[in-house]
Amino acid sequence: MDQEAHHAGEQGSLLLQDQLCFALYAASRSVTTRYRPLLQELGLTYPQYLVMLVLWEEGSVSVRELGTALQLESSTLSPLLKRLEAGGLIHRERRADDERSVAVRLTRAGADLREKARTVPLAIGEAMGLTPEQDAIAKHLLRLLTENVTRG
Amino acid sequence: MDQEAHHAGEQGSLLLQDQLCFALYAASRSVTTRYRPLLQELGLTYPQYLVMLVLWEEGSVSVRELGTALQLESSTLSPLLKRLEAGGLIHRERRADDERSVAVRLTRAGADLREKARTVPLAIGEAMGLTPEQDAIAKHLLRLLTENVTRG
DNA sequence: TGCGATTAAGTCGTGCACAACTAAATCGGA
DNA sequence: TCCGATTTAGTTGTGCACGACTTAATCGCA
Repeated sequence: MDQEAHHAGEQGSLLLQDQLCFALYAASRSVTTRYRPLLQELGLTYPQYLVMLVLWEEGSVSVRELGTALQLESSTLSPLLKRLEAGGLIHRERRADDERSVAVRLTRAGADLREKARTVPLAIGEAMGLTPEQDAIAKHLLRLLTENVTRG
Repeated sequence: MDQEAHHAGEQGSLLLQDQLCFALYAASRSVTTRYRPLLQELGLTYPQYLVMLVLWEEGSVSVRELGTALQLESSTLSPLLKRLEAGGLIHRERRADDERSVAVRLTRAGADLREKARTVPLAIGEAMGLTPEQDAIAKHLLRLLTENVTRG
């Protein structure tokens, strides 16, 4: 299919272009780069946008729940949330019933931002240029891969 | 197929779990996390490993060529290469015929590391747990997506 | 009921990743 | 041949991402 026929040794190949991991890494960065100008208009970075997606969906969640949903450590989320709070989009407070937990909730400005974000997923979907079938297959395989890699 | 049937609005959905971009982002991080302990034995990070793959394949390349192959900016590569050089795996020198370019080449230690790295791709491939067919489909879709997103 | 184990959030240090910029070398047309 | 435009690396500043660690609160069982 491609230029050469080294299919035989592809499994253990050290060639960059044979590596699924590199295709994955390059694709992920290309997508966040594509998001950047769109999200800049909302004053968000890509990981901040993901946090906002969870909050728009769930309303109020703990840092721990955010970490579970996004598969991110608290050491990544804490500074990120601090920046969102400084930007006036979220509010944080210790939970009364369990003071180890911190509840994260949207401010009015954070909730309002949802409307401006509505067009983003379609714009990105269009830029990715996959058919609905390809999109579904890709999601399926990526989730399967993540599941396997994380468990192993 | 999954729990709920919001397939109708999936294209423009703001739900985290509908987003291909999130599946991609999570998968990419899960893979590099899986690589970490393996590469730690070689004294490499994941992006450093990718640079070494190119050098093992090509022998000697300019910073620019590395950037093209890995789709990374010189502002990412320069500090990374400085660390690889400090670790004794590569050497850098200005090209005589074009002093704007810097040639990156392996040291003996860097070339020798290739043998220790041989088992890595298979171990990762196994952890990803995709069939050869699934692996090929995933690579195809990710390259297509990257192509589309980068061009657009 | 008290105290060791667990859990939650956060800090710190290292290393990407990229935009914006700088400096130096090379190119190419008037 | 000369000088403005382009090319190439590299620096700086910001923001992830994660491991290792700290602190404080809660849990659970002897």
